[in-house]
Amino acid sequence: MDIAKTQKILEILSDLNRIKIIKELSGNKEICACKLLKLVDCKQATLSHHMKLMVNEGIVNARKDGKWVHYSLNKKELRDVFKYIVSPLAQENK
Amino acid sequence: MDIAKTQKILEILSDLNRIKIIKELSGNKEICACKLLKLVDCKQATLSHHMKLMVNEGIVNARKDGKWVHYSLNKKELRDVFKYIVSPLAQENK
DNA sequence: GTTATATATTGATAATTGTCAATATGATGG
DNA sequence: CCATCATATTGACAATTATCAATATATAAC
Repeated sequence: MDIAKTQKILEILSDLNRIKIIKELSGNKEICACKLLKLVDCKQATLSHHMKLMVNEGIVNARKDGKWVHYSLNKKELRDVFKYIVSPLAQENK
Repeated sequence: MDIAKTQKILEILSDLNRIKIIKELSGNKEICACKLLKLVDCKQATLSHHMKLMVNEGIVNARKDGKWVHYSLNKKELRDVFKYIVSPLAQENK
């Protein structure tokens, strides 16, 4: 995990709708786009855009199943980013 | 830590120069603006702008000392954000 | 084939943001 | 006071981005 990759991922995480999606996907289950659409405050075209960004960056996986697309989290990728930032924040000044 | 606060902080962390600064400040020492300026790829006015954003959001502390301003990290605030995102990412699909 | 449904793409727009030059503020030392 | 140095503020601009309406694609059901 380098700083450039970290920056791109944090940029993706800096949007309210995308944070909602990430948190929903944290539950270990796959969720299809139509369900995410109900969670989020935007139109279908916008959701599709958000999902594409996240998939392209590798933090979300997409599995197509007929008409549906099921999304899941790439937890490793997310944990790696956070380690990159947080690990040096060891003990000390709580 | 709520989702709105998380979003604001992640937005601040989504910039390359600000990430560099955060990582530099991770070393537990205070660093003054003039040293940070050498680290970062921008002009003085821009650095000042970045620092203000981070101080206002509460992830960086500023201590004025004569002409200088010494910055330090608010580690707790940062850890809290990351917990908010990462904690639900427990075990499972590594 | 036709229709309905799920998702993606395109093109446009409004809002946001990082950046800088110029200037201001404020502190220090002569 | 005056000059110098460190940092902040202001105003402007270019680039990016979230958003949507409209349309396209693809799959399934009939």
